[in-house]
Amino acid sequence: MLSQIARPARLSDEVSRALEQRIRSAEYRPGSQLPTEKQLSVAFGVSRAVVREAVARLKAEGYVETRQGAGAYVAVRPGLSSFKLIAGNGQAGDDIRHIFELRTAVETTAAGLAAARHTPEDLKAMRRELDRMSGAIRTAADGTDADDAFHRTVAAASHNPYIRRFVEFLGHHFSDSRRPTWSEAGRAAGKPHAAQAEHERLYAAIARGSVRAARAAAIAHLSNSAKRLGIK
Amino acid sequence: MLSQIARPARLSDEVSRALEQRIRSAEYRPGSQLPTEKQLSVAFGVSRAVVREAVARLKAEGYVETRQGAGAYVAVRPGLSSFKLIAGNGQAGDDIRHIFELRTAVETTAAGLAAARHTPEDLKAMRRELDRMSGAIRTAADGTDADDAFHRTVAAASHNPYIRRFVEFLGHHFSDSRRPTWSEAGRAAGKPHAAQAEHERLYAAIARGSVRAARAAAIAHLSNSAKRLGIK
DNA sequence: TTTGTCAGGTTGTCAGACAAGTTACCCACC
DNA sequence: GGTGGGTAACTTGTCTGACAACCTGACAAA
Repeated sequence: MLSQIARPARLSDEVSRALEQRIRSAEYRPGSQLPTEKQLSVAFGVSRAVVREAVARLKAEGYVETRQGAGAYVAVRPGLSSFKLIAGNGQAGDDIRHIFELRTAVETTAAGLAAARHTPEDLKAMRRELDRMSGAIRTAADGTDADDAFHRTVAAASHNPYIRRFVEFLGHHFSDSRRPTWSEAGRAAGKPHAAQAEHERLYAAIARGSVRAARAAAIAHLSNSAKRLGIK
Repeated sequence: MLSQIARPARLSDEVSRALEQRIRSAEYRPGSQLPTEKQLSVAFGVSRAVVREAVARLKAEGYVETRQGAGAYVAVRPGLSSFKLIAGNGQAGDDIRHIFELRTAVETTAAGLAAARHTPEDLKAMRRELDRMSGAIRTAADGTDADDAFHRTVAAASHNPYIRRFVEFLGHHFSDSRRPTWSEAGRAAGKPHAAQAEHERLYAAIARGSVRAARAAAIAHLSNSAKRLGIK
């Protein structure tokens, strides 16, 4: 197995990264004007087209605003138009645990709201994913997808689009973390079974409309998931 | 007061919006190849430079990936590299209430963690913002900034960078919503006083390290805030 | 079957030009 | 002296054409 060879980054990527860092380090202050495209292209030794693409990227991420004829300005609140998990400075150590805390906060609320607001269709969707997981357990297959989908259906049953979308957003960063439960070693340790039992408890609490029980089941499941992953 | 003049959007904005919509509507499937830059420039009737900027924007937002020589491809999980509050399709009605639910979920957890993990410096920072708000109340000034900052210091005291950043992220979308409390009408109704009392209770609970009380105080404050804003 | 070569297509970068819009200064005018 | 308008310089937005770097598929040679 050879390690990936480092492909030289695109020029516009490097320029945008350099600019973003200068903005984050407050070398370019919020509200102040950036150097002109011509100045930047000379300073970085690249063409104006490259600078323009880099700036376009920063515009998309909310770091920069441009006004034709006037110039490019650092946004008043740089980078707060969108939320990213990876802030570029993270070290792996506490990271997962911290993300798990955030995830627990939102999914617990989602479970409680689901208990209060679920429709028959929501329950049917959850049931479907539970059955898919049971099938995966019986056939010793990978239930990661169904696991993922179950959490999404719970979030959808909260009938709060922001919570649903945020759970989905976090979930996509967790697919890898979920796999150990469904791996061969995980199956040998009976992890899928344990997870499934917790899922069933959560489902039952939501189905009977108990907000308190649903929240408790969600907390229990997430904290046990963390343990199964070796966190904490 | 004149209404805003509709400024014609930049071409690259329109192109990127059109492409983004085609990706979201699954007209361009995840993993499939986009038309070439030349084809797009002909189809939209713009130059290739414009298309390139539009694509650069979509790359930054995680909708598209490009490989030199091969082409541009729709990302496997389009648009999930970052979380945005405004999904483009939102209607105002339930919106605020839903965002408040998400905010309550996270800030309640933040308050609980702050009670468990706060340092003396954290408490000092909270105290400082509380005093600033008291001053604003005495002088009938605007305490929005201090209000905002207090919530941020609580989030910081959770010592969870993701929660802190997410609270900040949500907070910036709330500055406007906080103003009614500190407006003239709000002052006349005694709203700042009520909010301040809730802040003090939250601070006291965190200071004495009671997770349960801190969570309860956070829930009470946020639900009362919602009432003061006329939500629910 | 495998390997080397090549041609065509695609993105990445460059250079120069003009259009559209902003800013600051100067100067005539009141 | 203050005001207003005009103008010139500058900046971003867009266009065009060209070449480099790279990928893919097809084909010929071993």
